[in-house]
Amino acid sequence: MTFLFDKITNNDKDLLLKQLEATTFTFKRNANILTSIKKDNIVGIIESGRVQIIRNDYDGSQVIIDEVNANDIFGTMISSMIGDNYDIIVKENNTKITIIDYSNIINFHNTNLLCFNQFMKNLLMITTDKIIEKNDRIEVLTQKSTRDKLLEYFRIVSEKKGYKSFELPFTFTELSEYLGVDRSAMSRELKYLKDEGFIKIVKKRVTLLY
Amino acid sequence: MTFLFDKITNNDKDLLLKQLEATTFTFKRNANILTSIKKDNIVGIIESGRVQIIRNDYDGSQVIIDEVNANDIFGTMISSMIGDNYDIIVKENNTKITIIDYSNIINFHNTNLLCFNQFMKNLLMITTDKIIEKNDRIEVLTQKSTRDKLLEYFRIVSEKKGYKSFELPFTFTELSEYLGVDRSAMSRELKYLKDEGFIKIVKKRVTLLY
DNA sequence: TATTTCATGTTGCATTTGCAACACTTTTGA
DNA sequence: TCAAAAGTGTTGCAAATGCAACATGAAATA
Repeated sequence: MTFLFDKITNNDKDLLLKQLEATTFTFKRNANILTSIKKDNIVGIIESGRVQIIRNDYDGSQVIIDEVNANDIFGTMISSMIGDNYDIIVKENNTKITIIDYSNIINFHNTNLLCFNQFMKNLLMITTDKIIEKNDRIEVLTQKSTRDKLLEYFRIVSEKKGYKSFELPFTFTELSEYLGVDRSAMSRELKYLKDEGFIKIVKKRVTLLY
Repeated sequence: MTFLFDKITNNDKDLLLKQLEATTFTFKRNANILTSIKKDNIVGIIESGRVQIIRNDYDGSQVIIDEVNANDIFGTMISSMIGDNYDIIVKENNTKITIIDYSNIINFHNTNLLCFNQFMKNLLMITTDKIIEKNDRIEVLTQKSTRDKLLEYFRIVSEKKGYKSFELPFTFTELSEYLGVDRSAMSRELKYLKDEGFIKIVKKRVTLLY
């Protein structure tokens, strides 16, 4: 995975962050970042901890749009958080986040600071990775049955890890939201898959038996 | 919408394209770009015409991952076309496409060509727009019923256009693929929506009546 | 540590959905 | 211009799914 400051010295990083007017905040679990920060178009760098991008549906239900861990970034512009039906929720205590105003990046104009070029390349690569993740999810979501959604998701995770056995990065409730299916229906389908000998599940560890 | 060469003079554009070793091709309808171009990680700029990014499923079915029109770009890296189950299909005759090797962008190192900075900003903004599109689709796909998928999709298009009435950018067959539902089931649901007075459809023009 | 909140597994039931098959229309390309 | 290919609308039916409700287990927090 690309880190935003790959191939940039600490010195250059500090200079760049200063010029981009970046500020670092520390949040508690369950904090809502967007209500704390009064800017509408930001890039956030998770120094430590974890956050989730949540969309609030009309009917009150919630969908996890994205999950972001330490060293990864999130951005209002890369999660289409137009309007105010989105929340960025901190999932762990002492989550440290550095926040940059997106327009400061787009309007940046110091031709002396050569590392900006590298910064932009890194940002592009990270954004590209996000798209790949989203395409993966679309691939899963376009499967017609819950069974196929599960198997397609397992296939992608398994391929990424390189093993037939892997830990789910979600709770099962979150997994059902990721797949866009009813949790209890998913639970039922998982049981069928186990009974039919396709998979084995122990806690959050899934093993593909085919 | 951002164009890749916004705020870049024609002169600079030509210089940049030359340094990035870009080449322009003309394709016929139904041409498969990836089998014509022998590179695995590219950025394509549609000068004129239209292409579709298609994923071929195991069972032989096809899913439209992305649709790209003139002045827009596509990239193997922004569509997660790993492996060979993806195709980029030209949809119109005389589609002109300029192709840049992605690694030439990432490894670009001419500090004299200042417009590269602007190029990167534009590329970032376009990539960002792609993410927004994908999030929109995820928003639609995570709706549980076909009805809700349709209504959510119509809502997004209508909001984007600013009118309750709009032309579908798809055939109905393609729309069903975009929504990840069976075409005939979608057709049935559309009939119900019409019968219940929620929408009106004439050819490809949809009008929301609420 | 206690208690409250959240996650999980299960099941019955009504409804929705995918699938297959068919006729018909429109578009495409030779 | 005309035949072939692709898109559309419809319907019956079996199977899948969402929903509600509940019991139980695990985790968070005061």
